[in-house]
Amino acid sequence: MDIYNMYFYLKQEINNSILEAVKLAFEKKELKENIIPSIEIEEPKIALHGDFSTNIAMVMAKTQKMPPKKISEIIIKNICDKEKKFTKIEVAGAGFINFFINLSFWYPTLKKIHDYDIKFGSSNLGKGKKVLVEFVSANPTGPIHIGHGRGAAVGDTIARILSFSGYNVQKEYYINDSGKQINTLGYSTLLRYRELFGHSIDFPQDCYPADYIKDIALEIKNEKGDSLLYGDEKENIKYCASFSAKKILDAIRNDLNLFGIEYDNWYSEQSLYDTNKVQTTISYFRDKNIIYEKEGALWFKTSQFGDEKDRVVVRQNNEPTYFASDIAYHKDKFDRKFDKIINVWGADHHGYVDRLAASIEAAGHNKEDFRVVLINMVNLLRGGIPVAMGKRTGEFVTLRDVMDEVGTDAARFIFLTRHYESPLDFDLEIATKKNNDNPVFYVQYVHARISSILKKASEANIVWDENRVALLNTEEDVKIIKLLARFPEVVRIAAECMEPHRITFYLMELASSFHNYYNKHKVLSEDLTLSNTRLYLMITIKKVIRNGLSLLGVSAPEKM
RNA sequence: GCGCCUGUAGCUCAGCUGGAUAGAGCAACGGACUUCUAAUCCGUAGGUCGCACGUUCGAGUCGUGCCAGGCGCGCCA
Repeated sequence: MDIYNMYFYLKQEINNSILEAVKLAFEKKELKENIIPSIEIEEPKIALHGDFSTNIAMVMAKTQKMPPKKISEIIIKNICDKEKKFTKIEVAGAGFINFFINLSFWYPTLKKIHDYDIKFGSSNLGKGKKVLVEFVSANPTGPIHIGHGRGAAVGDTIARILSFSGYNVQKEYYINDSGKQINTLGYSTLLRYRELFGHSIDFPQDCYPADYIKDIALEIKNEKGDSLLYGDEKENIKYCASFSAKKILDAIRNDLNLFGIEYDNWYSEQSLYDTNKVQTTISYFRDKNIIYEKEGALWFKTSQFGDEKDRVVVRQNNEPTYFASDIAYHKDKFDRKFDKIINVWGADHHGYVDRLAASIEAAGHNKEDFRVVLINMVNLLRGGIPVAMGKRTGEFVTLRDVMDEVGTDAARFIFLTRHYESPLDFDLEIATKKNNDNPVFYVQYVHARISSILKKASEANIVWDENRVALLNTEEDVKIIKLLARFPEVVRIAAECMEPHRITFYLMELASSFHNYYNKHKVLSEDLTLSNTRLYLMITIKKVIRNGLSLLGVSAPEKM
């Protein structure tokens, strides 16, 4: 499956060894029944318990009517280890079998890291399946704020991880450029525009009050003079709406670019109407009796597909709801031949998931191929004190503000330090700190420190050597090599679960091991052979740190 | 009222499909720079995994019921 994943490989190998041992024991009548439960190969938390362990004996105890420890002993006796993979296999605790892997199976990882370089950790797990990741998709009615930033970081990183894992990934932004709010945007702008001509205006509560609307109004004034004071108001609102939306969307695109995000598609909601896809979709479901008429409105039978009740798609006044275009949009995603659809949403939209999933199932698609990742809220703090935010007043902290203050690396990294379902405290003060409080510096510092060693080595004409890896035999060496070997497995699990924070935590652990190593062992020393070999190790650490940071969209600096 | 999420050390959080003695960082205390970057490291201390039952060889993890906090329950988007 994977290009190179020693952990995954060894788990499979151990699994096979055990199955064969059980079979053998059964043939020798040492075990009663040839019933093999689904066994698990685990990685013990404590190094004392070996590299891998299995619980098979505990699971088999009942059917075998034998104490687990005895079963373990029988299995161990029958394990055949031609390749000398194991230095020790032992029974421990309640009946666990612990496997200790020969170091000679870990060392080749270093060469693989060198050879695969920027590809190390990648795999063909996804087998080229087409995946669409839609994220942010904020309404073009104002700049994106810090909450969108978290969704952006998570969505983009999921896309990167899946792409690295052999999926064919496209990133998409859905533009809500249709409907009531966009009209409200236009009206808000027109009011501000009139204000510029000294008209006294009565600014309604549901309009957007923020200053950027005034700026846009001024731009319109500069371009169109006073012409929008006259003529058909509806037309004028429409003009203002599309002008404003375009301006705001440009700003959003710009902010996201600064944040390290490039989309493959920007998909317009209005285009679904312009190309009749909404109408076609409605007729499609009407023909199938999934959309029906009641009380003058059109309803979708979402309740038949797991939603709590049916939902309106076309109102009594003939206006389609937001849901109508969303059904068409998601049908279109599958029509575009995507195998997997991933939506990254704010957790406040979770109530909407069931009905959309229902529409997807109704269209004949597998619910499993549709996944909504719900991102929890961000609490913005400064020195532990909440920063006041309120959409009503228009005073919310934008992503741009945060990037300007803490930088994109820190922002992206911090957004990825929590499971996305957990609320996140984002402290601006900590994000700019340059110590252990701030994990991004802690990890980047590894890259900088190693770069510095390499520079020094190069100046002293010390080169790396890959032929004496057995010299890397201290406790710290072994720990770090195993950790490096784990990287592909971490990526695999992160891809399977779509959980970017696993990469983040892995990097912090690797960084910690490195800093520990650095303080304990001198890389460049009197012992030239050892220096050459340790240099080799340093290069591999540097590459893995870089690959990991790159998955997060965070830079790996040569010096800090 | 119903649904979803969260609850783990003083604080902020990890803990993949149930596994052995529940882990980090910060804060506290005590140490380490004539040394490849001290933006670092080492050590000490710190726990009723919200509560209670249940499932089983075994539960932070699964189930049920409570408690607390957040969010959502429109012919809004």
